[in-house]
Amino acid sequence: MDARYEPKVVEAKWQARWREAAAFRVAGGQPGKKFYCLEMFPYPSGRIHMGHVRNYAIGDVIARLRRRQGFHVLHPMGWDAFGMPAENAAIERHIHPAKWTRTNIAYMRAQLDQLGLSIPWEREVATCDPAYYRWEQLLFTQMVERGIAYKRYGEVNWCDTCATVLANEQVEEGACWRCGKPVRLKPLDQWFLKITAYADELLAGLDTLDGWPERVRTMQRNWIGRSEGARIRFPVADSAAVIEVFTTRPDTLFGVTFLSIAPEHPLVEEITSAAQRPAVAAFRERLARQRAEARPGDEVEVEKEGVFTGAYALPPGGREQVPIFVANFVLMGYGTGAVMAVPAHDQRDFDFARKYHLPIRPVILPPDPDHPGALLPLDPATMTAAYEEEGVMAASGEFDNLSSAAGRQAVVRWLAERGDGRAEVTYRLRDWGISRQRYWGTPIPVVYCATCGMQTVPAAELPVVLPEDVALTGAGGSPLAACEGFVHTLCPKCGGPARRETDTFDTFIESSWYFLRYASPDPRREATGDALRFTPEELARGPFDRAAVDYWMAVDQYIGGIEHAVLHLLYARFFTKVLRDLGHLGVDEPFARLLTQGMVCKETWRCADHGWLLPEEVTEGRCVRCGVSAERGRVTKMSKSKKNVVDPDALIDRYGADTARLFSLFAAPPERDLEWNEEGVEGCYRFLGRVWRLVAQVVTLPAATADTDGGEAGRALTRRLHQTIRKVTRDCGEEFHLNTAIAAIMELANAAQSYLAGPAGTGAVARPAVEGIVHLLNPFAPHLTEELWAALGHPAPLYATPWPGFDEELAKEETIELVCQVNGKVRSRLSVAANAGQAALEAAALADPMVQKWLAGKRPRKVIVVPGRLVNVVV
RNA sequence: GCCGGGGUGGCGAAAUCGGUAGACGCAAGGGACUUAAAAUCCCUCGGCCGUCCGGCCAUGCGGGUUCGACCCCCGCCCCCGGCACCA
Repeated sequence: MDARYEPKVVEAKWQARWREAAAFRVAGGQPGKKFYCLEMFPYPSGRIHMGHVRNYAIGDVIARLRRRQGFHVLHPMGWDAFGMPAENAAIERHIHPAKWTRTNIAYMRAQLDQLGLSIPWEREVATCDPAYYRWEQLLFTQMVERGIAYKRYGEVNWCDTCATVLANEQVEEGACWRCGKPVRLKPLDQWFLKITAYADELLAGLDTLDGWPERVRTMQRNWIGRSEGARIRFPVADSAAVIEVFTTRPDTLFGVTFLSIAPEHPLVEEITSAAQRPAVAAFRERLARQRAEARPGDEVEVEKEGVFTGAYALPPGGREQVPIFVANFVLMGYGTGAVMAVPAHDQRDFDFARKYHLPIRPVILPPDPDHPGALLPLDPATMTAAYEEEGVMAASGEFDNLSSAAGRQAVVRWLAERGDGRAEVTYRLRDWGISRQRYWGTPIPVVYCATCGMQTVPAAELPVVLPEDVALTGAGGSPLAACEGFVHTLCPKCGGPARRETDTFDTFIESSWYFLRYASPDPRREATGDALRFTPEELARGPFDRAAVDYWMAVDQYIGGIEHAVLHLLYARFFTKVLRDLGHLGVDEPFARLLTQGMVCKETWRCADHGWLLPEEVTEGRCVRCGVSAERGRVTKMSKSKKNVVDPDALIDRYGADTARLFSLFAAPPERDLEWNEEGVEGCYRFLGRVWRLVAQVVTLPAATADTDGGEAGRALTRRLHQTIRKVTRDCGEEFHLNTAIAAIMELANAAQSYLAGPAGTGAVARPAVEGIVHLLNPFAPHLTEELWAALGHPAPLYATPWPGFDEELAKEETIELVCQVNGKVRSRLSVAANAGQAALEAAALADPMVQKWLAGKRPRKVIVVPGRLVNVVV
């Protein structure tokens, strides 16, 4: 073998071998254990970035390990290929989105191959293929039939920059998740998916997802925002109008002293008195103006304000009427857009009541902490804050003395009997708006006929293929609307002239089911033109081969960024449940375990005059252009704008993929942020070189001769080998402590190196140890280890060789270091036999001179013995 | 404000059914090899005191429980992320 480690040569060689051997091809349905390992598929932006490297390195280690542990492993890859950047490239550089996307995919696929990922490429998916989205269109028509997809006119989130609608999940702090520009509301006729129909199941399912990080589950719970309460009717005095409110605290009903309604509430016009009309109109106009001018990130903590409508509401139970206010803090988009105000028990209502001198009426009394069973009085005149906790009802007529919990039920029952209200559950979650006024996406398969109205495109006429010859100007509006040949069509029902829907799907739809397509590839995924029309057999079978999907699903390990905690991960869960209910698959949840990997970060440099600086623009802490000292910025996520990115191509060119993989797994645990630093990469490269030389040395040693155990040093190395196999196998098991697994392999390599440098080093012991290193390192550095495995004389490739086992007996320590404490402080350490009994440990510790010294003749009061660990003598 | 995660050497990090704090790596210092450099190899490396043996301090801060606390409990501070007038 070569004396020097040349990653370029080695990596090219093994990548070619794997390709020729179709090494990672996998069939479904075989007996035995299956493992579906999936990383979130990339958007084909042009080049991979370090975040991809880390994501796919983590997944590849898991896939390679599981494969060698005897699982049938599915570890596929594809492309989230529809989206805006392709369209923007078309507008700016006059490249067709399809061509731009295809070129990017080809380049990025080569990059992923260079990383040595163990991917069965024959299952590759590109969501912009009509063969992919034709099924999506068919599924959509099935959803329309079931009422899961529907069209509705209403206010939707609109991003001017992206010239399209956004779903609620895609608005972050009032700004577009993609471009960061402010989002405004715009009334439009749009398609929605009824995700709210699955709100309870999506919520309950979170409790079953033990393999998910708690924070992702919490984020989804918060997003769904389920709250139980009651809907209560408040008739308006001297009017036919009825204001309905939602409250989670029906037990405070008798403390209502006014109502607050949202400025946009549809009943505002109707109930406002003539005298108050100008004031209400002025208030609403001022608010509308303020909201239009508000920038994202503006302080939302505005003061509570309101205006009296001149109208009064009649609370249930014939109590005196209460005034109705229009208030700035009431949201039209939540509950009913109106709230019953209980200032004694809600801080917002309290603030409002104090400001406008409205009465405060305590109806829930707090328990007295000093006298169990007793209650504390609340005095409206002296209260400084609302009492929002639970307590005991008072001043509530027949409900007095009930606890809050019992009172809630009793009041709701009472309301329901009288027809004044009922129990209700509301959600923060809204239905998913899926229409997008963009070109590069899946056409929504619907036509509009003047005679027959809206029609979904029948299966026999699918797919509706995205036309290629469309002028992309960026002028706004759906580009497809300007494509006459596309728009004009015939009604599938009456055959008369009709117009096609010109919006396309939100691209989050494609990523909501791609993992199912991997599990059951479309046999005609290469087809084009008329060959794409559904055959009767295909329609009978449905989108998937049920056996294949049932075999592989659910994904055993999903890996990706935390940024999709609510977006993609919620949509995919929803889609899975819908497809299950449509009869296409049998699982309830798509992803059994989820690993959210941390970001790849790097230090930044900044010059007062020249802004962000590249590393090479800084020498000795100074900006190379102006010579003025540059400021070391924070360590932040790699981004082009901050000039702190590392290009994977350059990295691989210099160190090789194995080093790139190793460092991105070694520098931090997978779920935590990783700080990139060049010296650390060097360290990993040096380590791989050391392993190379270790093998080079071992292959020159005479083959194992006698059955020697190598004496003391040899047994120690063998012990370390078995301990390391045990540790690496465990660390890479369920929790994926890949960084400590690598550290353990490094320790074994250090031990092997020391052993070989020592006087007694023999091949008989060193060789198995070094082979062990090659074995254990294989998932992390697949190319290097294949080369070394071959050099060690093994003809069969390592990727197909079973993962090594370990011998508990050989892993056992002969002696341990016994820590001797006096009064809890370490005073001595002794080497004792590992199997020594408690009495022997105690005797050894007490006999130790240092222990004797610290005892200073005093009699031990107590001796604590922890077998295998320590003895603590207490005086 | 609420929820989640975190705070350990010069740096990235280890170690949590409570039992040797700092594995592994980086940086730094010293040495070997070399005409020299690179590469490689060896040694030192939390702070303070001490001649070695050793001692004291140290896991964000302050208390507590315990023979013993990075770990458990109580009260705080700071950082990161998510949500945020959700009735």
